[in-house]
This record gives sequence, C-alpha cells and structure tokens, in this order.
Amino acid sequence: MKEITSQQQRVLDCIQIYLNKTGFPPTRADICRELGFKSPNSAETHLRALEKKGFISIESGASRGISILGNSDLNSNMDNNYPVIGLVAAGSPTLAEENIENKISCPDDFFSSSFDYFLKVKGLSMKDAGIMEDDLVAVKKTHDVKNGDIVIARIDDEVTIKFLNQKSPKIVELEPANDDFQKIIVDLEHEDFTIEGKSVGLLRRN
Amino acid sequence: MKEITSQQQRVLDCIQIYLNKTGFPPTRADICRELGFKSPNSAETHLRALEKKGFISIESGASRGISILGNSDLNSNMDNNYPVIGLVAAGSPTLAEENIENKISCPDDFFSSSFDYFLKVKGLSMKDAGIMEDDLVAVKKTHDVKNGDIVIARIDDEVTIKFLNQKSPKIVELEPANDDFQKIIVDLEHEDFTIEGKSVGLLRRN
DNA sequence: TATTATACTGTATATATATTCAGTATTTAT
DNA sequence: ATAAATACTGAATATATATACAGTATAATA
Repeated sequence: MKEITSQQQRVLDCIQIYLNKTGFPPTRADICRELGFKSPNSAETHLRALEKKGFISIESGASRGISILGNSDLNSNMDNNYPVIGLVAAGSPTLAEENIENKISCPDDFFSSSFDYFLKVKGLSMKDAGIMEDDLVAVKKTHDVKNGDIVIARIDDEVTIKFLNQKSPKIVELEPANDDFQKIIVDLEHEDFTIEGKSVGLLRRN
Repeated sequence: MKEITSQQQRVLDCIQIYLNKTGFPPTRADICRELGFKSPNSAETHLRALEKKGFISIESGASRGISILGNSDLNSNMDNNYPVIGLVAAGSPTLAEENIENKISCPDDFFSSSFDYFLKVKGLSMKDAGIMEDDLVAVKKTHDVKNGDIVIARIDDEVTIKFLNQKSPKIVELEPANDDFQKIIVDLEHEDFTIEGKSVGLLRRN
C-alpha cells in the first residue's frame, strides 16, 4: 500500500462519510460538492489514484461503483468510551488522566467522522454557531483543517474553540461566533500556536 | 412496520446481499438480473412497496440511491435504534413508518432522560437556544412539561419546537429563541393543540 | 533535464439509470 | 361487488453519471 497524500485522504474520508450518511457511495459530482472541487475530473483523478494505491475499487461503468477496501468493519458500530475534557490550560497533555472529567459510551461512527474526545465548552463565544455553555463538542485530533472549520486551538497555554481563518502563512485569525467577543489574531512567528483538532459534531445533554 | 410479502423479502435480501458483495446498492436492472425479472418496473414497484412499508429509503433521482433502514440485525449491540423524524405535518402519527427519515444507533442512557426519537430541526426559530437547522433534537414523548421547557407541539396540523409558556388554563404561548420570529399564542378552546413531547438533548452531526 | 505524479478547471458525450406510462392477471380487503 | 394491493411484461425517456479529452501549474523523481 503506497503512501496516501492529504488530498487523497480527504477524498477517502469524504467517501466514508457519505456512505455513513446515505448508505451508498457518492458520485464524482457529489465529491466535488463536498470538497469544493469545480470539475468532476478532479474527483475522477483522485479516485483513480486511490484505486491504484489499493484504497478503493471502482466498478467500471457503474454509477456510484466505489467500494472502500481492506475495511471489513462489521465492528464499525461498536461502542467506545470517549473522554470528556474541559477547556484545560497549561502544557499538560489534553488527554492526561487528570483532565478527564467523565467518559461517555458512544458508537464509533456516531458522527460524520471518527473523533477522539468530547470537549466541554466554557463560555458563549461560539453561541451564533449554536455552541452553548457546557455543550460537548466531538473533537477529532488532526492538523488537516481549513478555513471555516471550527477548530480547537492552543495559544501559549490557553485552549479555545473558534472558527479558523488563516490570513497568510504567518497570521491566523480565530473568529468567535458572537458579536460580544473579539477575534483573536495570532502571529505565528511570535506566539506558540497549535491546532489541537477540529469539531466534527456536538452533543447537548439538558 | 407493516407485513412484508415473500417476494418483497426476496428483493430486500437481494439488496443486502448485493451490498455485502459490492459495497454499493443495486440498480433496478441489477435486481432483475439477480431475481430473474424481465422488466425494471418489477424491481421498481417492489422497491416502492418496501419504501412505503419503511424497510428502505430511496433517494429520488439518485442512481443506486437505496438504503436499508433499521437493520438492527447487523448493527445491534446494547444500543437501540432511534428513528429520525422530520417536522411532519398532518394527522399522521409522528412515528409512522413513512415519516422515518433514518435511524441512529445510540445507547439508551445517552441523554439525561430516556427518549423516543430524534427530531430533525427545520428553520432557525430556536437559534438563540443553540438549536440550528438540521440539528437532531432528542425528544421524549410526554405530557409532563413545565414552563421554560423546550417542547415539541402540534397546532392544528403544524409541528413546531418552541419554549413553553402557559399563561392561563386557556392560553398557551410558544416562544421562539430568535428575534426574527413571533411568539405563537394558542387559544386552547378554539385550536387543536397537542404537546408531543419535550427536548431532552441535542445532537449535531456536521 | 526530462519525466512522472499531483492537483486542478472546463467541456463534451456515450451510456447507465430512474422513472413514467400502458398493459395483464391474481389475490386481498371493504 | 368493487376497489386496492400484489406481481409481473414491455417500451420509452429524461437525466444522472462515468469518463474521455484538452488544458494549466507545481512538486517530486530519476
């Protein structure tokens, strides 16, 4: 199995998410819509690359004839215990024992993408995005984020959840979804900045 | 779930077998080939019957747009399958098969209280309460509600989700959480009003 | 340095596919 | 007795979809 590129990984994830959501694979046009491509051939070439590398198989001539290989997951629906983490500051690793407030049993394929933990939200800085105090945001630990994603970021030793907007290679803006809050402008050259992950879903327990 | 006929069972089995074998659902022609039908309309009518009875859903216009619903045989652990319901109008019972858009496997004790179904939210009338379009509200069917609860109510034949505020034995106010929307004032003596249940949680899948 | 792989836009088209319409016949409810 | 559901054949068609072809551009490789 050859190495997969990050864009090919996005396409592969897209297929899996589409499958979970609808029960059948996407068309080229569906993939374009999901990932923002403007030509069906963009999807086509990625699919052919993924086929060549053995990640998927494509049934010639068949519509939606994509199947994900090496994936005999009848256990995809198994429950797992996911930790609930508060907005922890400091250099302590996010998933360290002392930061785990709780654990929640939940199917692995519960959200559109796999995830690693629940983040318990403090404050109302993302209120207009429908994220309220004490909501549990399902966080996938990844650096594969793009502008517009709701990301969990660490600046120096403060953790925050905001919309990502990378203005330039050196400047990142973290935008709240609440007029009462200011956007955070991060100078990557002078501040310690890390993307912890991104939101892939939300859970509210009254 | 209405009774399935033996031929419809054969078609349903055929879809499942095809899915296991190829990873994507069959076309009408595929079903004909597998079961020996000579007209694609044979498959079509069986599919429509299966859809009507709630065994499958069919995405209109999409090729191979068949997905098998509530197949608790394959993915049942200790989880339960909870139906996803749109904001259905009319006198049809909320949990009628034809209103079920989807099913979600989820632990029984997932929210603070037991619940009966997920309601897929339309519109932004509860936006300031952090309830956005397409959010899934976990609904417990009950009449035990109090002022301030987020309730699912039916007025004549319209279903809505709002804050409950009973002003008097005869007047109920349903209050949105969005300045762009008007509160709904219900005269219990002259309008057909029912409390379907209340929100006990929320799920958002990006 | 040339070549291959990646990563796209944009257009075009053959065909795969859903879906409707017109029939026939049998069985099941009302 | 009549309607409605079941169970098909057969033909026709609009459109959904895969896929080829023509480009552009950059990064990796040999």
